[in-house]
Amino acid sequence: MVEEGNSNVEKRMESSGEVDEVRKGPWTMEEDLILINYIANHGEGVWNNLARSAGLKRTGKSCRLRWLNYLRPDVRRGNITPEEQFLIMDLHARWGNRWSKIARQLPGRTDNEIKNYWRTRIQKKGTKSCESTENPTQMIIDRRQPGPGPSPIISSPQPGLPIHPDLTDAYFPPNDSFWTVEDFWSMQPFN
DNA sequence: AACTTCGGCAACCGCAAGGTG
DNA sequence: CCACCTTGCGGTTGCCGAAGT
Repeated sequence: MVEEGNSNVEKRMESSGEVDEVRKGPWTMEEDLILINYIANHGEGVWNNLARSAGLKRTGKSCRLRWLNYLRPDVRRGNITPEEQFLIMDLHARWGNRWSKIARQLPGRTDNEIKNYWRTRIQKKGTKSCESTENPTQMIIDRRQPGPGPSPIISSPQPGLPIHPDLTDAYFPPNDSFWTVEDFWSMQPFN
């Protein structure tokens, strides 16, 4: 994970003797930069070659996943809107766990994010709500009504994206303010 | 303050499908 | 047709911060 101070990751890598082998685990900021720069200059290609050519000690698979789920400029993270949530539930009811198919209907969303969202939010709340209500969707929406506490001020990481301040779990995690992919693209490191 | 438990998410793993020689 | 390689997908794991005790 990028948010992790890279020193910890590197220590882990060193202690496990992975320095000169294929690296696993959280991506460092340096690796992200290398990958972004390389793709910006050469485009996406055969991922194994890309990983080698870019000098990344990662598998092509890992590079692909990192790019698709996190680094792509059009990827949207967090702040799932009620509209998107309804869509996810609707499509899941229709298609089941076809996450990539569902993700294609939600521009900027990745299959991984939708899968995680479903499992951590909808599935759990749906299970809970089954004990008390016939309508899990309504249950979830009801839970999103503003509570008594103060409403934190949030801002969209990308201009133009809808913000729903009343969504209790739509807040950007604190570490998003550490550094973000948006920062990368605003820096345009490959220029 | 210290410890434990829980929730969210990034990343890995294994498998299947598709492409190529 | 077969073997090999790459990509894509879905399931699962492990880490970390937050919340609870």
